[in-house]
Amino acid sequence: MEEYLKIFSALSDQTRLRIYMILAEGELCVCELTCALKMEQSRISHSLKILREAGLIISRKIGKWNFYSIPENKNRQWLFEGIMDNVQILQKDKKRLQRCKDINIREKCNCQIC
Amino acid sequence: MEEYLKIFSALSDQTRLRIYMILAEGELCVCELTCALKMEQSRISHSLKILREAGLIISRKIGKWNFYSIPENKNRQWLFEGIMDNVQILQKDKKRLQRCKDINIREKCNCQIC
DNA sequence: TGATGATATGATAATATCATCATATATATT
DNA sequence: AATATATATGATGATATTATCATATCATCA
Repeated sequence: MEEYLKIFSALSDQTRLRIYMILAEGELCVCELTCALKMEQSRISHSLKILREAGLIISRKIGKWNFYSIPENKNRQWLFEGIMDNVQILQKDKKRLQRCKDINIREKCNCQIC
Repeated sequence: MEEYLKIFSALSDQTRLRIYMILAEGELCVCELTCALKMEQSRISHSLKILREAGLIISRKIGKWNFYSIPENKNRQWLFEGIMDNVQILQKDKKRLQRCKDINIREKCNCQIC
């Protein structure tokens, strides 16, 4: 039961639900998340930890970056059905993410668009 | 977004998740829930309110009983896949519920098996 | 090796949540 | 009308959560 409580608990916070939903777009590093969601880095990191402990996301380290993603086999499709398309703030996150990618923020993390 | 946060938040508590899962067995009144889950009545009532406000359950009043159930059109099947069968405490709740039904607790709510 | 960049973690105050107790409401029964 | 039954609600203390600030870690690069 603890497993499911952790999943629901992890998703019951706006910060973490936004992170989870934006990760549905694909693997991202912390600086991209920080930029896309326009939030403090430590807030993102703390939230990522809780999502990871709930088993909702996984991470891998490459060089100085930590990349986070939703594991293939646990991509709970039902979570995304309907949610993403109907929530305005998620659309905004998505647009900011596109800008992050456009300027290749991954290579120069101290971007000015954040 | 608030809608989804409320849903996840409502299910992130053991008491409420147990109530929601046992309601998957069918419509129940408060005294049956109190008995099946072996909990204080006010705790059940408070929890039911939160589940209802999240839109996860509905209620209808018949005589002095309030019956709660999961609305047909919102029976989120994904929530039940896997959860019920794997969680021991839910199995226990289910068994107690069966006993409640056996003694027809609905008709004489001050039962002694609780 | 010292500096910088990317991320994680610890501490803390403000706020939210939970279980319980006491009480209220609303219906049924006598 | 008084009582009993079924359920809901308000108040409260204990505990948990959240955002933020400060600092630590770890890899890269000059």
